[in-house]
Amino acid sequence: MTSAEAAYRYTAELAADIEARWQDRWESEGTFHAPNPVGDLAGEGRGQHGELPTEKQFILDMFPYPSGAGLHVGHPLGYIATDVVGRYKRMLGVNVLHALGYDAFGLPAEIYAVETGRHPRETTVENIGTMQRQLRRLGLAHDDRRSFATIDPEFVKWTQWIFLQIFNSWFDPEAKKARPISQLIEKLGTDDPAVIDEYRLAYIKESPVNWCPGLGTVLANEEVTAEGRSERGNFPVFKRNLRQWQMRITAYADRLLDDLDLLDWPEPVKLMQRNWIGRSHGAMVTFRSGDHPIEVFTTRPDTLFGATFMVLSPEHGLVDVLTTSGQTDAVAAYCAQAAAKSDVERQESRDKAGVFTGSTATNPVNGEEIPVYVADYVLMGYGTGAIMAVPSGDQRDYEFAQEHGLPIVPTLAEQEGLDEAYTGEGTIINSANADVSLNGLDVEAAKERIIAWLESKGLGTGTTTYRLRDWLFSRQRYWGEPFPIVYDEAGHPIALPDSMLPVELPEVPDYSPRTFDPDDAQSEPEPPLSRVQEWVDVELDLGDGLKTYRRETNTMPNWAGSSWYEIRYVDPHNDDALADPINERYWLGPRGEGDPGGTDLYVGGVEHAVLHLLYARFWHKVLFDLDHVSSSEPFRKLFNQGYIQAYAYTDERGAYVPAADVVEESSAEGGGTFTYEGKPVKREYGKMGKSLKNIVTPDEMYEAYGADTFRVYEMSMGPLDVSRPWETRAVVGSQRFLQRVWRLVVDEDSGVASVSDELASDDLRQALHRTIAAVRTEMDGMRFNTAIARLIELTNHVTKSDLRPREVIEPLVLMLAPFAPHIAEELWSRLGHVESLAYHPFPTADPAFLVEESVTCVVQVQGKVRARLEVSPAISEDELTALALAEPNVQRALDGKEPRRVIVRAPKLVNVVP
RNA sequence: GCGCGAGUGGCGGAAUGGCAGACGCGCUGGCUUCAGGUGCCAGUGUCCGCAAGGGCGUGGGGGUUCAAAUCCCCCCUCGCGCACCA
Repeated sequence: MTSAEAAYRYTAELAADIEARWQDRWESEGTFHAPNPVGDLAGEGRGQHGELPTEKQFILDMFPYPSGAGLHVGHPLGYIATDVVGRYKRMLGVNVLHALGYDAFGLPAEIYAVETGRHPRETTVENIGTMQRQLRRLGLAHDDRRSFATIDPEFVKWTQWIFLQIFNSWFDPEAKKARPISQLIEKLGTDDPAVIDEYRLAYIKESPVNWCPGLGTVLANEEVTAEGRSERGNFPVFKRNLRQWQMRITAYADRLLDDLDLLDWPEPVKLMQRNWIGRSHGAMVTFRSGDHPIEVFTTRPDTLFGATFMVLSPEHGLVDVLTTSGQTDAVAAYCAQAAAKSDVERQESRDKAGVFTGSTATNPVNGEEIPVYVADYVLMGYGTGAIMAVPSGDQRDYEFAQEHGLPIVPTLAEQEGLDEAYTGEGTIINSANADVSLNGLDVEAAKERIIAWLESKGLGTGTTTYRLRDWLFSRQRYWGEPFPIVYDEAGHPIALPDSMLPVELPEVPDYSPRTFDPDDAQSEPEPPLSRVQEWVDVELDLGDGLKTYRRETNTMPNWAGSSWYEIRYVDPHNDDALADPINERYWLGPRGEGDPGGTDLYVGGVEHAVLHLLYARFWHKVLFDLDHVSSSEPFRKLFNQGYIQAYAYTDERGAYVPAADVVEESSAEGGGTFTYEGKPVKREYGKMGKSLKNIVTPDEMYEAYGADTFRVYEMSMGPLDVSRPWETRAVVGSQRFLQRVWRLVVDEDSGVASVSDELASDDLRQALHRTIAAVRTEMDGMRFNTAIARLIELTNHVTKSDLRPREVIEPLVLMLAPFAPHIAEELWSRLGHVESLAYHPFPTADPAFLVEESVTCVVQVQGKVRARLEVSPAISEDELTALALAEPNVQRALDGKEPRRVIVRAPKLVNVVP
């Protein structure tokens, strides 16, 4: 800075000073403390005058995972957006709950710890500290009393408590809800664990699971990519039969699916959950091959008369039984070949290979003997692993029939003469036996009739299948919540009493997982905790004297904490319950008929569509069934923010060069070329990342512009739900805007703040009130980019007017506050206000100033604009028509012709049709 | 392959049937400054024209309408999701 620079210009240095002062003041005054109805946070709010506002908003961010990598400018986008919403709502008189916790258990933290040779607790706590410092600098209006980390013992206690609630529940199919296991014991009249354990919502079972030797742990289906690899680390995953903990999420499939209709969520996310749950209605039908029943599932029982062969998956249990002696070698060879293929290879080769077993089966509807094949296009993991093949109504079956020369029988009139399968609507043909006829019916009616017939004959039942599988819940890792479970000498799992919670992780010399050659499918999982013998073996009195028990050595997946954390914000220090029911009902409870309750806003990326968002809904529903929460859904409204993307540059060797040092050589007509150290480089577009050398950090932005400018820039870049490129050089526009606002109030040379108390001009007043009305609309729709544009327009308007009326400046400052809270508070205080503006009412548009004295009327000829008229808003249609036709430009365009028609939309538009 | 979403100046974007390009970046010119720029002012879709004014213009083609970036049909491109789900 030199002497030529005004001493009180709004520079990065001045912004930093203002921002630090206001952040300290908000913290010391507890400005953003939200009062609870009851408990330790009751009545602690500011500006609430002892009474809770009736309106409340629980605003939630997907809480961060404190990795060691540090933040880049993309991370705060969602946090800024929710902060803007929260600050705006607060100014509307709403009690706003907004806080941020940390999701701190899990693989990445553990991997980082192993890499740095330090204990995960140590590195995690350190990373949380770093992240808190970086985020504090943003000036987020969080209630910091409500912050927590999922690794806090007080939080772990309740995570484990919820696990026990789930463990001690069963799903009552009649009530379609979870009930305490004690009610099952009553109902069944036995407490035999061998019987009872089969019903638990959390249970141990030997089943085919995803074993990832490279990570040394098993994984949930949701954590395995379509390529059959681990989402974390991209290691191969193998199906292995292992004894693991599972959660009976499938019991909730219908409610998880149906209740999506109650949620204000983006349609793509709902669709992804629907697809993941994958409900299909149809029928289970029994075919017979000699003495052997073959169960198949079909969504099209109406096509049963067109079933001309059957196909078993190579893994199907009946393959060996049905293979006749002559076919043994061929079938064995085919199955061996199929087994050697990975899931990916199977998907890639979509040919319709397969072999005949030598056996036939009887089609139950017409008694025909049809051949049974083995082919790997039938998957063991869906339905029963066996299908009835209807080539006329299924493209895969059609291709198989062509390949193997099998008959094709149409069951719909529309299928006749086609050389491919037809799956649409139509009229049934060829479908009758002595007992029942479907002919002439449409597809839906035929389904109903044939299911009724099958059921009456005991040949099948109408049924529903799901793609969703139970949730694999145990991990062979150290850095997770221990299970509050011990085993007795018989090996039965026993829940620890609530009084023994939390079960804390033992301090161990070696917390690293036992990992293996990523391709070693035969390796065995080995939980790190199993190595701590003195922790595993434990003497306890669980009601029948002191006995020795063995602790569960698996830990919970990192999804555990995030499956219920939203509840904890409402009552974070409660030691007697997850949350006091009164606090829970106030913040999360339903608002009436058809409202499931939940947070009022949940902002985060779309990547958790079927992971976290499904698990959290499941846990919440169990807690709802057991009367621990009044809301049946955790997140009433979901908003997916877009991502901030960036350009990266590679030199001629393909190596990344620092993006910040790349120079654009702009050619005359855009599409410039890019050089680094004088040499041309290639540009690509994508994520920010260390290895791409294109990271821009919030700290750099604070340093160069200040937090308010950074906030305004991120909110003005474009719509929140769309991804867009970061452009550091454009940030200056937001700074210029704030500087102009600053100058409206503060003299840059003297530092003196002054505004005029004289009344504003009508022109300015109209501009102000139109801006207020527009900004409110845009804010309500979370269209922050256009809200900011309106504020800039008003600022430029006032700047040009040479007037500085308080009447206009103060509302402008208030409207700016959600976006740039520090500069707004500073100006507000310099305008003579003592109180923070955080709870000052948001400006209201006066309708009197929204009425315009004149409006611009567009005059079109044949839809093309030929003239503009300044007219009174109350002008009559006739008068307007006359004025429009009198316009010389209109006359010229008409070229002497009489108008055939004149469309008038007074007072805005006249369209003359020649 | 199926499903969903998007395509507008040199760039980010605005307008959801009624003035295309609000607002910002960049660029051009000017002011201030010894100088520099993170300051200020003005201009900036494109073509023709001295101007007045006019032609063209929202991925391409067709349609509906007095009027289409916006609604409908076909096609192209990009992004996302699912992917032999019976």
